[in-house]
Amino acid sequence: MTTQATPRDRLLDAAGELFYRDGVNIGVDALCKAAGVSKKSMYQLFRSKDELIAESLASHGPAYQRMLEPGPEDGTTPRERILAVFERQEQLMTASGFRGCPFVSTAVELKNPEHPGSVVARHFKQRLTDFFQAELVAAGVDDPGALAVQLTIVFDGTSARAVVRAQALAGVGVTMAASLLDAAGVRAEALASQAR
Amino acid sequence: MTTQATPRDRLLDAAGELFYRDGVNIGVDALCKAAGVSKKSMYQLFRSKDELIAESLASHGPAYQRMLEPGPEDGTTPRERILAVFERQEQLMTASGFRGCPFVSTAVELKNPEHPGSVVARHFKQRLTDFFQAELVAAGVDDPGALAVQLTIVFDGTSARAVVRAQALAGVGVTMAASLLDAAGVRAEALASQAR
DNA sequence: CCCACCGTAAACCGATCGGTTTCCAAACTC
DNA sequence: GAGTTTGGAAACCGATCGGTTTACGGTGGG
Repeated sequence: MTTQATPRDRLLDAAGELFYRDGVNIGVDALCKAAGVSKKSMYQLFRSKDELIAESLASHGPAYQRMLEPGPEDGTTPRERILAVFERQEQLMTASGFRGCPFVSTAVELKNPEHPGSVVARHFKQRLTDFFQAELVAAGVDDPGALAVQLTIVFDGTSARAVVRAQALAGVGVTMAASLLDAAGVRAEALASQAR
Repeated sequence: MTTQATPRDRLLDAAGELFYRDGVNIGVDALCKAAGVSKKSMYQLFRSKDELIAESLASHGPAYQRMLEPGPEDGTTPRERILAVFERQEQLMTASGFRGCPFVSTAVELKNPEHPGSVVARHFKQRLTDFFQAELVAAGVDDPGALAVQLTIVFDGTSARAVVRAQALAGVGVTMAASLLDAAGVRAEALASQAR
């Protein structure tokens, strides 16, 4: 009763942390030791290390999204909700142990775009773009798809810079996103119904 | 006489290619085999694999810069010269085997920002920002430093997106860079002396 | 009480890791 | 042509890789 976490959960948790902190080349032995699970159990829960990479990324994806994207209650306007993503990103970058967006990092490390982990990464990156696009549609901008892609690019570029420089970048992401929204006419006040 | 390339050059070349294509976790044996150099020779030319990573990155850095940045003769205006970087980036992304900016990829893979390879990566990323900044100073914009950082972020964000999606992104980088330059008043015609 | 099951620890597998050493043939010097 | 230096091929080192198997201490139901 005291331990509700299944071996599977413990493995996914440890994998999410160690793959992110040390890269996907961390050994299976170290992973299992950190999870407190035997290799035998691991290999009857997951077909291979590659599958564990993909599944751990997929299992942590929603939590990572929730950490970035405001819920339906947060933020009154699309602009605020979009900018909230970049504000939360700055908090993450400030935290020690920041190693960039886990999806981008994993895709970079895996190299092979057909690796199951790369497919998962692609999926969740698309979901961030989808979030931007949905908000932009609500804001009534002209080309929500293109602007959503641009916001995603700002997001990942900011993250990449923080990784290379090994430090957060005060306000740059928020500033750039705000500029993009300004240029598209997405004001703080919710006058979303002009482009019709 | 027929072979001018020294073992050191061959090692740096093979390292640059294999580290980029397969990641820094490629084995030393494979590297030496590709370079046609014995491990013994390699280890008396480089103290360790880590040093080879850093030195190969440093040795290929200038060529990578030259591939992106126009020479003094190319482009008449700062705007054209800056946009040329993003146009050349698109060509690189279109080419098969594109794995993102080698500096960002290496920094992501190494994780440790104090790794000699990470230091080199940081240095060359700064040089791209410096190039942008120098052009923006010539264009007479208000805050060339901030805008140079923003252009670098667009550059790396575009690259990251191409890696995750495993395909180039037609015109997005150039479009975003052009928008940033537009907003800063950097026109195609070289009327650079207005902000004084 | 016995048996069947579960999952852990650990041995084991061949391969590869980063790095060192031995051996030897070719290319130098004198 | 003898002696020295060079560098490649390959053995070797202990450690670790991804993955499998064995052995054993529970823990359940009959």
